Formats: sequence, structure tokens, C-alpha cells
Amino acid sequence: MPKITLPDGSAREYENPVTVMEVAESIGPGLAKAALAGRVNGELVDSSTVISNDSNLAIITERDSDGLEVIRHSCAHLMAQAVQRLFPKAQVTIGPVVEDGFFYDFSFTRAFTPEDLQAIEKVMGEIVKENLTVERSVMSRDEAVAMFKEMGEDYKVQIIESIPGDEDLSFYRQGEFIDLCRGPHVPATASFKAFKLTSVAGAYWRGDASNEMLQRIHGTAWGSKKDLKLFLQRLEEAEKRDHRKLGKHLDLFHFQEEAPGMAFWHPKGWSIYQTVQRYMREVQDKNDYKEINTPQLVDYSLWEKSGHASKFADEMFSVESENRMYAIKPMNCPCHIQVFNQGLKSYRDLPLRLAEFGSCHRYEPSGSMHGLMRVRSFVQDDGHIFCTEEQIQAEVADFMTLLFAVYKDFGFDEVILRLSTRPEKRVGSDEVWDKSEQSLKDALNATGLPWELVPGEGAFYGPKIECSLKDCMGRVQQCGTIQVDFSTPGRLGAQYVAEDSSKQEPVMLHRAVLGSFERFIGILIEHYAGDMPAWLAPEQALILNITDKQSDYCRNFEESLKNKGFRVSADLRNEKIGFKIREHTLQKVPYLLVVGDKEVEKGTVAVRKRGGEDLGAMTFDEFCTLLNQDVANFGRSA
RNA sequence: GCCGCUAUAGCUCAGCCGUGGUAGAGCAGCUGACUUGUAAUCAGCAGGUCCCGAGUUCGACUCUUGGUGGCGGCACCA
Repeated sequence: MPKITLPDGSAREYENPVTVMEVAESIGPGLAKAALAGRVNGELVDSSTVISNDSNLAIITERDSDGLEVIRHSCAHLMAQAVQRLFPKAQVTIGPVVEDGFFYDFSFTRAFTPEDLQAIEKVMGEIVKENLTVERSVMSRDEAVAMFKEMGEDYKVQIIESIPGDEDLSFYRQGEFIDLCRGPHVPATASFKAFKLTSVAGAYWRGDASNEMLQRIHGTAWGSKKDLKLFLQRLEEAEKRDHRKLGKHLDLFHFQEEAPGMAFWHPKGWSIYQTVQRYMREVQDKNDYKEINTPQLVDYSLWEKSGHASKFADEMFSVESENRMYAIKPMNCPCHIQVFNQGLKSYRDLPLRLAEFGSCHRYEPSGSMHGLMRVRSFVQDDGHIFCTEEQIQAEVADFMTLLFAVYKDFGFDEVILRLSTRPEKRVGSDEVWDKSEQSLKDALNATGLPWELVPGEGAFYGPKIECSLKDCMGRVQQCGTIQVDFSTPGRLGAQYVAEDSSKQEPVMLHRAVLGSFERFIGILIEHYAGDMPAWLAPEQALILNITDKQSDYCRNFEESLKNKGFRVSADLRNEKIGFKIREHTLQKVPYLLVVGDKEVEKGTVAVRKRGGEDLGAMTFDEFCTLLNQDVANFGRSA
């Protein structure tokens, strides 16, 4: 006599054990039709699961995020079934859910083509029409291995053989297709309403580059056609914001074959860059950082001492000159230690915060480059804090405060924190790693914010906190970082004189707020869709005359604004005002100042905002006040 | 780096396979006319080593092949 309690608190009693689906049916046919799975006492289960004891139950439909997961996971099976109907020789491997969709990796003799994708999608539709029941079954590990061997599914055999113990495994069958899976899954193949295959690409078996390459087909699936459409619109929107496209359109920067992965900054792009840099310089000054500058070319031996050469030799550019090998610096830390090492340092000098807008070059693998986001030549807003062990936590806390404030100024209100701990390939003893990781954990806990642990992802010299921001498209971008390093200072001979006059090694904190200017500006362009706030805009205002008669007035107005430090220019071409407005609107200038006879007469300009809003006529002082206020607000969201 | 796709005018893109015969459009540019009130005035002109190399062919932007860059993933990311 199970008593089922529903999320709204109501309870129903049943004479005999019931399935999730039966409960849904007893509530109403509409719900039964929509039911995809259930959550019994917190655990996600199939709709066919039998409940025999008193339980809490939530019926999962497409409207739940769990329901969407179930749909996507099941859709991966649906796709695999379709692939094997069309290509019986294709072997299945894994097919998990990812953000917005799913993928499935296949081993096949050739690459799938876009035409194949269309054909697969069509067969998927047919299977949906067949409305095959999805049945769960349980097998022992050995039975499962035997079955997949028989089917010639070598990869599945490998997967099952790597599952430890003799635990029973669950399988899901729909028609002729069966797959190893934890589930849960939709009750039948008619449950799919909206899906689309989006791309095909190579992917290594088990994510290991030394393994063979499989064919990965990506798809997306939604609870309704409307949601699918919204998703596709979101993709289009993201494409419109692509910083590579906007960079060209707004004449900000370019790349060319002779310098792969290295940006050529144009005047307008460089203006944004310089504004960001000026801002960061001011922030650093206020927070007691000392700005320095160090060489681009440093003898290779320094990189050997620091430990970078042994791990990153293949990714460093090197230069030979007069029988000496130099590396073009791939990072700034060893150079900052050289600055620290000059002169005798006392504990009274600590914490010592050195900062550099450090130009770095790394030979990034060709396939990894992506516009400004991943380049071979970049400038970090790098900083190294030399301190004592006791000072770590306060320094990390101060850094986090600084970082949050900076991100807010750029319009990013949400920050995601992660702690990456010791990787396999590393320097330093386990005791030192214990200490470093603990100090970062303490610092994270002190922020009072949630954070996630990522084991094994730390730098080779120490653990790190990674600070990611969320842009307006909801995309997470890793930018800032702070890393504890007990090893490198010692390797490079950094010391200070302690209170008891003994020599001690300082702890070094590596830190960056933006990460790299290149990448951060790429993120800004996409976040604002090119509509840079007045603070960052390369051109803050444009003065447009109606006819030649107002030219002198416009030039004077322009000159006066420039004298106030604003970035403005005048467009006095003999063109219709509508033409000029269109052109500068497309160039995303925040303010357009129109001047005709009326304005000259009254000593004003007609102010039009980028979005088209008419702010009416303003005097010079009024407009200066407006623009000053706008600039002072930085890029903060309202 | 790996798998797949891709490269034509300053930009966005046709043409290319079936059918190999050295290229077209729109925007931008230049010239002229027009002196204009909030997202495109009209007319004319000019603009290309069809990414680079090799091969097949009487003949290659087109087919084959090698390179380079880019794109989508994967792997990597101090």
C-alpha cells in the first residue's frame, strides 16, 4: 500500500506497487502523456520504475531541467540507432548530454558528411514515428561483455571491461537498438518533439590524443519546437556578436597569414586597448602595486632554472644570437623574481606587489587559436606578490575584492570561482602542495561565495583559483587567476631577511585580473555586441552638419570637446543627414550630435543616442555633463 | 598537433561538381551633379597573380597533389 507524496504536498494511496507512469495516469491523461521520468525520493528514475514503499514523487516532464536532460540523453540513443540503421558497420562508443544538447561518438571507416547528417536526422524522425518502447534491463558484466563482443562493438566491450567489480549493469533497448546506460530514459521514441543535428567533427577516443579519432556528431534537443527555435536564434545572435566579425566590421584589428595568432591593432581597436590599460594601471596604482617592465628576450638558462623549459619547450619561441640561445618570454614570473632579487629584501618590504603589462609569446598549437581569444602574442595584466606564508590569505582576499570591483566596472556581475589542485606533472613536495592548497581553500571560504573544486588542474608549480565571468549570453569565460607558488622563488634564489635576521624564501602569488588584454577585449566586444560603453568607445561622439553652412560651428564644437579630453570627430561631408546617421550608427558611435541652422542659432547640438533615442537639444556644457556622467559609470550594468 | 571543411575585388558573396575555354553582383572607393533635418540621393568610372607551389591537359579559378592561413570540433593551455 504505497503512499505517494507529490511535490505540492498532496498524497495518494495505492493498493499495490505502482509505476511512475501509473501514478501520472491516475492524476490525469495530460500528465501521463507528458511524463518522461520520475524523481523518487530525490533519485531520477524511469517512468516504468515500480514504487512499492511510501515515497515522495515528482513527475518529470519536458518543462523540468531534468526532463530536458532525459530527452537529450535519450536523443543521443535515438541518433545512434539511426546511424546504425544507415551504417551498420559504424560502432557506437559514448553519447553524453552536454550544454544545450548531446553528442555521440562513432567509430567508422570514413568521416560523416553534412549529407549523412541530413539522412540520419530523417531516420531519427522515422524511429520517432515508429514509437518504439524504451525498455530497461539488467545484465551482469560478463553477460554484457559477451553480448557486445558478439555484436562486434569493440568500444562498448572496452567501456564495460573498465567498469570495476561485478556490479549489474543497466541497458536500454528500443527496437533493434540496445545500449549500456545508467538512464533514465524517455518511455518511448515518440517523446521527441524537437531535435536537430548540428555538426560533425573528430574527437579522440577517451579524450586522449594518443588514441584513434572517432566521429562525433553533435545534436540539440528541446521539449518543444518553440524552444528549439529560440535556441537556434540564440546561436544566430552569438554569431552576430562574434568578435572576429565585429573586429573587421568596426575596423578594430586584423590577422594575417604572415603572423598567425598575432593581432594587428588598428586605431580604433588600439583606442579600446589603451583605455582598458589605463584603467588597469590606475586600479593597480591604487592597490599598491609597483609597475615594472622586463625584457622580451631572456637567456634560455633562466627558463631551465624556472622549470618552464622542461614542460613547455615545444611551445616557446626561441632565438639564437651570437651562440646564445634566448627564449622570447612566454610568461613574466621569472623576470619578476629577477627584479625582486636586486638588492637585499627585508620582511618589512613584504608584501611586495610587482605588476607588468607583460608581452608574452607562446607557440600555441595551430588548431587551438581562435581570434583574440587564444593567440600566440598577447599581453597579460600580470602581477606577482612576494609575501610571507602568513600574508597569503589576506593578499588573496584583497585580490578577490579588487577583481570583483574590476569585473563590475566592465559590466560583469557574476563571477564563478574554481580551485584547481595539484596536477600529475608538478614540482614541489606534497607537504608544500598541502600547504598551498589549504591556503587557497581558506581564502575561498573567506569570500563567503560558493566555489568548485577541480582536482588535477593546477599549474605545475602550485594550485590556482580561477575566476570566470558570465557574459550577457550566459557564456562562462575564464579570465582572472591567483596562484600560490612555494617553489619557483626558491628555484630562482629569491630570499628576504626575516625578523630574526635569518634568510627566508618568500611565497609568490601569481595573479591576473583580465588574463590577457587580447582575450578580455574579445570578450568585451561580444558582451557588448560591439556597442562599447562611452567609457571604452573609440569614438564617443560624432558631430554631423546638415549643410556646409554649419561647418565652422561643428569644427569649433569638436575642438572644444577634444580639449575636454573626449574622443570625438566631425563628419562634414556633403551627404544627407540620414546617410551619415546610418553610417555612424553602424559604426556603433554612442552619441551623434546633429547641427543645423536651428542649433547654430541657439548655440546647441541635437543629441541622438546610439539606439536612436532623441535626447533633444543641448548646450556644450550640458552635453559635457552628460558624457562625463556616462563615462564615469564605466561599463557597469544598470 | 589530430579529424573534417574551407580560401574568388577593400567587405559580403555568386561562378567551380555534373559540363575545364583566364570571372560577376551588392556594398565600400574614385569622379561629377545635388546643400540635404535623424538608419542608404542620382549618374558615371575604376577595381581581381581566383591563397602559394607542383601535376594532368592543347588549355586550370575549376580536376589531382603538396604547402600555408582560416573555420567547426578534439587534444593542449605556464
